[in-house]
Amino acid sequence: MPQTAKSEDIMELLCDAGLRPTRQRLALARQLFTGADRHVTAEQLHSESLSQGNSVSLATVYNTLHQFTAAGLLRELVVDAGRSYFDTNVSAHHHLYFEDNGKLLDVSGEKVTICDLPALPEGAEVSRIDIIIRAKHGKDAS
Amino acid sequence: MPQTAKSEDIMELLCDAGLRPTRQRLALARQLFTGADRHVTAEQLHSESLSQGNSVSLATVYNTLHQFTAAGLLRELVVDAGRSYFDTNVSAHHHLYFEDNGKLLDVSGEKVTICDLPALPEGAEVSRIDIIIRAKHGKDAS
DNA sequence: ATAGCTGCAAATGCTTTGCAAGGCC
DNA sequence: GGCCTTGCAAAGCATTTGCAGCTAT
Repeated sequence: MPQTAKSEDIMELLCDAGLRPTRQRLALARQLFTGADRHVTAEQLHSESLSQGNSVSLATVYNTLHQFTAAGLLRELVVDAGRSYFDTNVSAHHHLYFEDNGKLLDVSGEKVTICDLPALPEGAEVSRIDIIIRAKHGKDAS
Repeated sequence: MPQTAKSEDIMELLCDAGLRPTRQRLALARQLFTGADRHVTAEQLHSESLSQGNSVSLATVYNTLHQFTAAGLLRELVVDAGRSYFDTNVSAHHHLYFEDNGKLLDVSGEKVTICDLPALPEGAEVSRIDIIIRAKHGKDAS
């Protein structure tokens, strides 16, 4: 469900999250939350910003992504050691990851069943379940 | 199923993998494949080696872990951006990860069912499915 | 006015690499 | 002996941090 690109909505999004609607945050939020769901790295978002004429520093992109994540607007996603993706789809779902080109696709959350968990230590609770289906475009299917 | 610690078995393990049984590789393999299954980082394995009197350089530990992984003796495991774990359990199974202390537990592979995958592009094939159940020792269960 | 943001550049942490010396067959 | 390994230190990346200046309320 793509969100609209209306400035007031973006503005509201930030205010509701307790974040000041600064120029940089507005621009980044607009990039992230306009149109279809996205999976981006900090670097991607940064260069995209620059090429759209929004000058932001890479450090600010990192800060902003983490602030958005803390506010529940984004989900951080680890598929590869040494590279973080941020997912604009915050609902329960999983991922299909193509190892050869780094592309990510969403998999709806209902298609997976966890039947039985090992007993958790008392007081412990599951905070989240991440499922990553790794695939190859196998022209060399071994 | 813990492997035995017998030197000849470790030796065979390496030879079968096409790796020369050097002092460093034998020592690291013995640490990894003796006793119960383990989840280690390069850093952990390195300091463990040193404290056992096996001098190995960190670079060699990294190289060796990757060689073992390529040979199918280990599985690389991504739970946290910027830190790789290596799992001595290579069979189909998943993981329970405690976010507060970094501990990992195995979850047997049969307890999870994937009901339906999105259509893969033709020629593509699933290489592996990783499931990480993230938990907290919630004294502050929100 | 003031508390919060931003940008830069330097620092950090994990991992990889280049190259000379050493070890295994 | 020859080729594979090792070790060290330096390089490489992605990410974080410190601090001076700027901005939204």
